[in-house]
Amino acid sequence: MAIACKAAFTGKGKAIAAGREARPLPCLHCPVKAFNVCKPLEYDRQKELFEIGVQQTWRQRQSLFRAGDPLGAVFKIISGIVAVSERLADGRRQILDFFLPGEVCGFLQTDGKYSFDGEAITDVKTCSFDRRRFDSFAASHHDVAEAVKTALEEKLQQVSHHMAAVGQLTSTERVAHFLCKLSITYSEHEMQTRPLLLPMKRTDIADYLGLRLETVSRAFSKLKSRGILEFEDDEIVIHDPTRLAHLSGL
Amino acid sequence: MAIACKAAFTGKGKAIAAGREARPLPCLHCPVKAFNVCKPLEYDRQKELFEIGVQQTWRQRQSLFRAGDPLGAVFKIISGIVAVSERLADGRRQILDFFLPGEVCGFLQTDGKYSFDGEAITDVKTCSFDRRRFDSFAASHHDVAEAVKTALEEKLQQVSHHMAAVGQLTSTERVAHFLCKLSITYSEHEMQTRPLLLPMKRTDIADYLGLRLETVSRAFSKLKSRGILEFEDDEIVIHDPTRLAHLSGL
DNA sequence: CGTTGGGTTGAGCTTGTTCAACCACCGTGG
DNA sequence: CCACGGTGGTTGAACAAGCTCAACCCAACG
Repeated sequence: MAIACKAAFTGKGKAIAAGREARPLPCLHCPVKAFNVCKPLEYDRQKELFEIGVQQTWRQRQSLFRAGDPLGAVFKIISGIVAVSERLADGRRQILDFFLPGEVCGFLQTDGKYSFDGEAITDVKTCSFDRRRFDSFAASHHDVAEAVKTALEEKLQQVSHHMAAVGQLTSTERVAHFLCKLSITYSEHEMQTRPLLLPMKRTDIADYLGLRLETVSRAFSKLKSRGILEFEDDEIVIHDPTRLAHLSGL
Repeated sequence: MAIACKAAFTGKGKAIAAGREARPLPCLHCPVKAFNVCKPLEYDRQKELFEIGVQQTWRQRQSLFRAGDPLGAVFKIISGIVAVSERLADGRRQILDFFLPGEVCGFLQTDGKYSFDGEAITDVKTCSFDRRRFDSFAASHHDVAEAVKTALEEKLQQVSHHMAAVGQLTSTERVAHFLCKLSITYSEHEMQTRPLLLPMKRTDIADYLGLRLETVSRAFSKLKSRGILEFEDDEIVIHDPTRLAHLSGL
């Protein structure tokens, strides 16, 4: 499973069915989640849902949607990671959330336009839904509507917690916090956590944490020098999860 | 109307009906909003809703709910302001949002407990709902469920924008941004904006913006010295809204 | 009239930013 | 095959933004 998940990230490798059937559905390669992280839908309902969407692929750094663009699809991620961000006029960028396989992004709108930017951090596969059809599907299926609502609540909560981190923690605490959270999120998505895959670049992490990439790099070095973690290519081995968690103010 | 709203904040003064009838409903004193900021419910539905709640009053600095407490009511604010915040183990506090009259707070949960702290910034009146009854009311009334969903989306969006501010703006920009947003929010709630009432203390603003109260104070002084704004008791006169907006990165 | 709470301001310090150099890796084209 | 440039990452030195600590002011209140 862990290997399958790494494949889902990089976009390479063969898809593996994780459901109750041999024949995989578009979004069942890796974590089987309904809308976002929570409340998995029944397999059959999930199947119905995918039948109203189309599959799309995106290259790393490609934009799925831009803030201000007239509304298009909502995207359920099959593999890869999408960063949803807000960009200021002068170019400063705040990444609000990383969306993992199984989650849906691109649903927030302000009078008919996308509210935020969505960019592929890795190569990405999506199941893309016409917004109207998605909404009416949700409206006519109570369990889907429920899943959507729960997902919204979860997201609101996640973003809130993240804001506390950005607003209150020091740079090293923020990086530690980021790694802890990432590890937790991975395990919720039934993905490998040891070693921990770090698919995003330093810039992305910095823009997510409200820091400069140099500061993030220094924080990593500091954690490394304290023997808390170690690097292996684009993966991280966390030697001392307890100390890491303690550092992150949790 | 403006005066009525100021009364709604301070908790003093007489309630004024703003609806289609003379006899005011609990939450109709000031801004007539359904769940949060958006999608006002029809008057009759609103009335039904209030009949399943009870009215409560809270003194300034009193806690409505605490993170980790077993779940109790959800609170629709009639008058006053509630700050919802997250507190770290060492006492650091991040205020996530200020809830104004008409909005509902205390709905986010993590396995049966409140997720965040809710504290009365001013004296507060609420219409408090038993969570189960509120949910089942929403479940059986499609318009209410719709309002709840829209409100969740709006909140998610608000918090996201705020995170971009906290993560990317400088101290002065943050304070300017805060004032701009506050002014906009007030006008959405049909409350007076000139002069702008500032019911929260410097500490609260600081904890909201991820700054120290001294830094907030200095930012105010800087804006004042540049002739952009001026103080009058606990109110602010904004002389140059354009420059303020420009400073806030909007 | 002293106390308390909220706000402002100053001086020095800490943290994180800026700017720059440098390295490792990788794919490309001569 | 190697030279080359481009990307992503690390590290250092100087600087600036914001924090800490402290003094001080003012209004409200017992």
